[in-house]
Amino acid sequence: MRMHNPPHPGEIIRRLCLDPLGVSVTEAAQALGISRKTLSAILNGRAGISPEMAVRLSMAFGTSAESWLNQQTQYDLWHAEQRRKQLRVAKLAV
Amino acid sequence: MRMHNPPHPGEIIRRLCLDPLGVSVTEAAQALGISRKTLSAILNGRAGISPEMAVRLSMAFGTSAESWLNQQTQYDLWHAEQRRKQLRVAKLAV
DNA sequence: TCAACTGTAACCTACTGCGTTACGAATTAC
DNA sequence: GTAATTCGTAACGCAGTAGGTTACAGTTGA
Repeated sequence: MRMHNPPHPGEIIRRLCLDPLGVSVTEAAQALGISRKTLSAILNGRAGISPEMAVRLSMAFGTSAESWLNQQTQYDLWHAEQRRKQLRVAKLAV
Repeated sequence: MRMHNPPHPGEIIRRLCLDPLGVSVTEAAQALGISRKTLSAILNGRAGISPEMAVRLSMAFGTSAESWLNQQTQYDLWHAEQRRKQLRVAKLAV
């Protein structure tokens, strides 16, 4: 289990994509073909990256969709792991 | 992009976990602490593996939650990639 | 001052995860 | 043959999330 809370992928999008290109949230949303509200929610960690959104990001920024989706997976997993001890599950295998 | 449609994770659960251990769907669902219906839906590809479910699987079968979630991610991504051409997205970077 | 950008609230639709209950079909045990 | 078990799944409800539009308030820069 990872030690530290990983940043949500929206933070990465802003730091590694929007900021370096000097692109505004409004412009980026238009390019991605989504509403400004939806992008804002992602950037501020109030929404996750869906598989379709990962493909959109890869098209706009020339990255791999897989990397975006994996970041979301790692983020989601970390939070699920935080509740591991509250799950009552019986071991079926060694 | 992957060439062939990856199997849904439920198929893997059945082949690599349930079958080898000779565990019934009913028993496995009880061990996982979920309803038989929910496990059946996963096994037959009508539901995905949620982050919490990935942790449950790791607890019951002694595997890593990450591997289960990654399988789901790959599966979801493949289907999203199939619709890549239908997305109208403008390139923002080279 | 005015325009643009940003975050976000309100409201809507659609989908998904998960639960319970109940049914029919198939299998196994006696 | 009959009873019990297993399995898939339909029907229903609840909760959460992704996404859209519209609208408003705060900030910043020309």
